[in-house]
Amino acid sequence: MAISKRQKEERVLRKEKILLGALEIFKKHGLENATMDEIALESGFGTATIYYYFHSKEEIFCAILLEGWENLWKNIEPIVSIKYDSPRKTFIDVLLKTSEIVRSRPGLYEFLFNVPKQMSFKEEPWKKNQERLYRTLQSLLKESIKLGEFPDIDPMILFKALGGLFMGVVLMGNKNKPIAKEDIETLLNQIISNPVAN
Amino acid sequence: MAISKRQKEERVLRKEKILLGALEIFKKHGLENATMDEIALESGFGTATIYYYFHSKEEIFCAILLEGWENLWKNIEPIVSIKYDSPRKTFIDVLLKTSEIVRSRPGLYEFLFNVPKQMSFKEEPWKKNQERLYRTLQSLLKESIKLGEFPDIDPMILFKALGGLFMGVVLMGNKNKPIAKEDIETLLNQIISNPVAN
DNA sequence: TTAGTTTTCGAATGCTAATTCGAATAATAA
DNA sequence: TTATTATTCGAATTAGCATTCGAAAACTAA
Repeated sequence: MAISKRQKEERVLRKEKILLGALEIFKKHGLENATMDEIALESGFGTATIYYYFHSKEEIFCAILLEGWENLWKNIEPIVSIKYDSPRKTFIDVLLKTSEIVRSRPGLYEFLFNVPKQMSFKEEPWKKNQERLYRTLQSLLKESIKLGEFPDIDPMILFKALGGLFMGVVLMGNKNKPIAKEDIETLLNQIISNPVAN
Repeated sequence: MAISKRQKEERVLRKEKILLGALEIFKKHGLENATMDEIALESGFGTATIYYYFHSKEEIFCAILLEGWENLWKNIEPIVSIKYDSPRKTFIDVLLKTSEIVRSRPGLYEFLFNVPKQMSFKEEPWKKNQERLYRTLQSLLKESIKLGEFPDIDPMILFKALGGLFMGVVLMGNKNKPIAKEDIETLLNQIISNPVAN
């Protein structure tokens, strides 16, 4: 017979539980050094059971990335679609929203943003959302510069720079005290949101 | 008999050749996915020969890191030891010098700066130089802030932010056109070297 | 030339961990 | 209850690779 609704839901729940456990292990050991045994133990299933829900370790990894980028984009999209008068304002709003999302899921985005480039598998679907976000930010930046709201630097360079800046601010090591929202706003305001008048 | 000078030199040369080949492979595949066979092939030796010169893959990896950080510190040290009137100037000089070094060894520092934290082995000697550099920058920053040369933000946060900024600017993907020194200076000047007067 | 030493490397060896097997066990529907 | 299907998992199986072996080649010094 067809699988009942409850069954379907439970399956989803179990998959999520596995993903959660896997994230812990991946954060601790990275993709290569995380073992399926560890993931199984952490998430409370037998090793083989993991394979009942996912085809491979890589699939688990990609599922985590996909969910994360999707969630991020889902939250950013509405901000972008509203047309403000100033692309700079939109840009800043996106960054602030992003930092909010990042802080709402401690550990996840530190991980996402640091996935090394080499391991990028072929054309995984999670890249779609990542690229969408990047493209959006880049075009906002480009417009902003055109309007003189940001210093007139090659947009790509500025993009990288601000990206780096943002990472630095938001993704502090877990060691130190968590950053308050105000810290981020202060920094953004002081350093990037005010066009430098030389 | 004792080993001749030439022999010693050749050994050093061969080790360097291996390190060079290994870096290529590490850049392409990362530590875990790089195989000794690949490294051997790339550097032009037989697999077992690699072990004549190094004890393990990890040792090769660490040797690359060590050399890189040593080289960087060797170049930075003199700048730091000169006492300028302004710590901010010193700070900027250090960044500029660093970007020069980085660009002088394409590929190496992109790699060094992105070595994931997890894989940090116990207390490897390369960390000494890394920490030395970080500590130096941090204290320069602290002094600068005290003098009002940088916005008054928690120095640690500002440090992370500037670190991220720097990475973003200097370590562009190899895809795009290389950044000219002027680009970096422009950016540094516009964004970080002028204290924001609100 | 020769005895010793250094260097080289292809072919084992052995270990680790991903993945698969096959047999339970639980849940569902009739 | 019983047949069917869904789920679970410990125990193989297997593949990939780091590392070691052991023998050869090249070099050195006498």
